[in-house]
Amino acid sequence: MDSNGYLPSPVGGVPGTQSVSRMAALLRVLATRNSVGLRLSEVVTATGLERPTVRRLLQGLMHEGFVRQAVSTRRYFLGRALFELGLAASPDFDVRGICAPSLERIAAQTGDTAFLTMRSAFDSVCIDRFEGSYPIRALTVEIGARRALGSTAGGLALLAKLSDPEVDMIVSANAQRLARYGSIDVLRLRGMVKRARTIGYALNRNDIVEGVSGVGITLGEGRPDLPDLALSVAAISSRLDETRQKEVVEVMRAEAAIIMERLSAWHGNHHAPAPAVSP
Amino acid sequence: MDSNGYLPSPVGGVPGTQSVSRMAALLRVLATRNSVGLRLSEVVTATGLERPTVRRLLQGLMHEGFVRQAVSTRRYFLGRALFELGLAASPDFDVRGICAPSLERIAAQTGDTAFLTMRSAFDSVCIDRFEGSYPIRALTVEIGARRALGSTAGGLALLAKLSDPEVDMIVSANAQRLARYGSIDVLRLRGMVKRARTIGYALNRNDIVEGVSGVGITLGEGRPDLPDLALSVAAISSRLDETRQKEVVEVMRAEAAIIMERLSAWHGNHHAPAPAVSP
DNA sequence: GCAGATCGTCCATATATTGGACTTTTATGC
DNA sequence: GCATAAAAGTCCAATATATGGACGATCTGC
Repeated sequence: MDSNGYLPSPVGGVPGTQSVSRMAALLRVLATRNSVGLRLSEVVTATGLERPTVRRLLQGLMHEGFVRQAVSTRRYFLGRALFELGLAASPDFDVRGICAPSLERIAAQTGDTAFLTMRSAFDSVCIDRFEGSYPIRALTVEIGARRALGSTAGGLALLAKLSDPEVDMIVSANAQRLARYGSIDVLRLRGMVKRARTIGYALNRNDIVEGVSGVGITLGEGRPDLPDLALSVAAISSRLDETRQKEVVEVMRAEAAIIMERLSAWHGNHHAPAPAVSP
Repeated sequence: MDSNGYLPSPVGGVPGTQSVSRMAALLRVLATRNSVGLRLSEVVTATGLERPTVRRLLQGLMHEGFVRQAVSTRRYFLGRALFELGLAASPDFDVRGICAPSLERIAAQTGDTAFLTMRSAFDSVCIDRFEGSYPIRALTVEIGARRALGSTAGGLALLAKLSDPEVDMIVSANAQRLARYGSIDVLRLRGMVKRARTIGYALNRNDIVEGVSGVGITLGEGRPDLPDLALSVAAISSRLDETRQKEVVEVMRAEAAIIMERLSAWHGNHHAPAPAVSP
């Protein structure tokens, strides 16, 4: 059966389509590490599906341009068709464009890598990233990469803002995936959420990757019309002692205010009015 | 059965997955007019599938976040999950970011709307768009929108660069879709391809939308490592007589050269300062 | 050049998808 | 405002489609 936290219940959930949910699970898995790609066996274990099934679905997805396979390494990657569809599916207000200047300034002022992160169900997704000038860079998360919510500084900030029942639900749903990250487990993550709430910003110190730390804050308080967003900065741990954490957080807070201003000034020009949607 | 040019052969084609190809067809159809969305019946006729089938697939896709439905109008739209996957699937060199300044200048200098278009199999996809200052705007194609190759100025430029057998194959494969655009048919499109080759740039004058004209050129000659790209400008027909066509084409040619230079200078690392997108 | 792992393929089985027919809701005409 | 038409949504028996165990091919590391 299913050995993993990724696959939505094929039966019992939404009446509809086993294949659609499987296909979506495959694409989400590929999105976790698209720069290096995934081997078939990795996709198999990550989804808990049978190998022939994964292979057949990937073939179909490749035929549609949703997936590519590198001929030499046989690794699988997301395909150009998704880039194209993504253009059409872009949110009507251009979050990425609006935040980009701020992100760039954060990277410039801190010298470290700045991230913009969005919540997507139980995951966080890296929307954009700017690198600072400091020669040693912490680049753990690439643009478009999905992670279990809480396993990055930005994701942790997003998680900490949710209600306790929600946190419990998400964290336990992600338990198996978190376990695979190694150094992080459910209990520890709950502690990190608590700490974030206490100190006012999300912090991880070597919690996910040894030697790498990060701080994050959420964006858009009191704007339920916006998706859940977060800013964060990652650096080697020696560059993020408590004093500097606070400095970096201040930089981010200042930019967050600027972003919120730009967002309100964004009077959704052309493009039809955004439709009210059902989940 | 299938009454349409969109659906890839379910049997006889790639062994694999009927559902994957159907799902892909649905998403492509939604991408044609994502700003207004599509009604269920429109999706049904556009795909040639049965209504319950479409409905069930759309439900599955909605559950995965690939599709949204507006509660009031019941129209279907592409969902945020595709935006997220699109981020991860973005080409490693950031075509859009590289071309954005040029596109902006073209729009500024001509006063009309400038487009960046990419070929995707038998379709063209609008990658980016900048609006000029002229008060009457021709905004037929939105970002992410798919069209049959040749039915926009940019798409026509891309089509004209292909070999004759390829043109024949693509045009006839798109016959039914083209018919639905009304004023354009296979014969006429072949004529437009011929004209584009003769005059050195793609031109349509009221060919697709009455009162709207456009000119386009391809990008990246002799760079088989790049995807097929085109620049184009659309305006009301009164603003595009032969003299002005040539002027506009010259502006585009100059920017095309700049873009090619920036592309060669692109050393795959951090991404260029993001385009200040919203026009 | 061999061993172990990974990748790809085949095909009988049965399960998830299919789509015709029916019901409900929304849009249109008078 | 009511009647009528069209679109959206639902149901379920039939079966075509996906499934996955087992086998063969191919790659990788030593």
